[in-house]
Amino acid sequence: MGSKKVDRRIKYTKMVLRESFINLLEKKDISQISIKEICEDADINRSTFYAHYNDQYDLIEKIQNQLFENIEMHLSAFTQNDLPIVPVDMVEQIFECIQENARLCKLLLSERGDLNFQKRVLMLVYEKIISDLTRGGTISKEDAEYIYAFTLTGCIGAIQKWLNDDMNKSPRFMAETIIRLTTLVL
Amino acid sequence: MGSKKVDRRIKYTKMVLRESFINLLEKKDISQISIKEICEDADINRSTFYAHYNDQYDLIEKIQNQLFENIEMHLSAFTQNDLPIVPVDMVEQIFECIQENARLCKLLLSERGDLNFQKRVLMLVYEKIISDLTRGGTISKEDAEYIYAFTLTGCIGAIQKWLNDDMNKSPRFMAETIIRLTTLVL
DNA sequence: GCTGTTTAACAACACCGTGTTTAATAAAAA
DNA sequence: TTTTTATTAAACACGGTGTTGTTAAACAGC
Repeated sequence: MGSKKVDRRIKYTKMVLRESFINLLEKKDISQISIKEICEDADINRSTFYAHYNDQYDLIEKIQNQLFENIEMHLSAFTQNDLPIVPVDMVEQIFECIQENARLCKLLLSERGDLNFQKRVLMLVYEKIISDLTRGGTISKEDAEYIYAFTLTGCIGAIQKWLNDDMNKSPRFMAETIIRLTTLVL
Repeated sequence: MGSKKVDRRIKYTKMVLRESFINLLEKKDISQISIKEICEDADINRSTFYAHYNDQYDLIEKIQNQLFENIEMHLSAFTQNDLPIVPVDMVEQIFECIQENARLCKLLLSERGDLNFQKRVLMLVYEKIISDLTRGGTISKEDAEYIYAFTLTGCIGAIQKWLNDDMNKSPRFMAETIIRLTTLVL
């Protein structure tokens, strides 16, 4: 099952490269991090880096892939027992996965984060939560702060969609929609 | 009023640099765009670029500043007549401003977009809409698509906040909060 | 409009990171 | 042990970077 045929040297190289890269990402933007810098920090030859990755962006993508594979594994193990899937539990699972990879997730989602990662998280959330929640129901209590976070980025999502649709709705319609959704939540 | 003391050469230089840069941004990611490339496209000496900007990221920030100043001007002109501010109208104004700068906004908010810009739009939306909407009320009709866009990015906002708060709430609480907000809107 | 002064744009320069290739070495796998 | 293969060091051409002093154009005063 587990492909244990991976050379130990490769394991080590990838490990230290990822570690050094993540350390650097906590200090500065990815665009300011040179491959030379990563290799020096990891004490790995630059040629070896190129044997595994094309550049920093390829490396960060591989790291993201690994993270998502990890999360998918957790979730599939959760849904494998044929019990009825309780949405709340499923979401809880996702948050637990995020918590387990807190350092990396925080890095990829924060200010200097990665828009590509945001999109992938968005897709994950969509697949695992939203699509299974086609039922209505009143949600009860909350911390006001989280509703704000929810509402704020929700507005941005609507604006993005509006632009992607080449603004085939009027500003008026959009304004009303945004106001509606906002007040609905608050 | 207008500071017309700006050298015509500077005006031209900045204009063509911004134009070339935006053209390139429509083709590839900012990280793949070299300063040399921008200058060749604009037919401007590289040294001249450095006289005005530090790098590509400085340039995009200046472009964003200009955009936001533009939007702020529109909005202040809108609120200057001491009529009561109708939130819907205000939001409509914002969307009209976005529409006027559609090309640039779409660029900065799309896949290859800028997280920094997202944050600034978020702040603008917060200041102009959310903070003025501390009243409740049922919002009526809608296009389902926009609610989805709103909900999806809203979840991401909650996750980001959760990570920024060092996850001082339990995964369970977060799961319940997300579910609550989601079903509330749907 | 013509002047001298200011300053923006320019060309040339040294520097550094990149990506690739070579042969040599060391370590893992069979 | 033998075979296979990953890592390494060194060298390479290439291209983008950021700064230098020089040239040319816009500005202010008359």
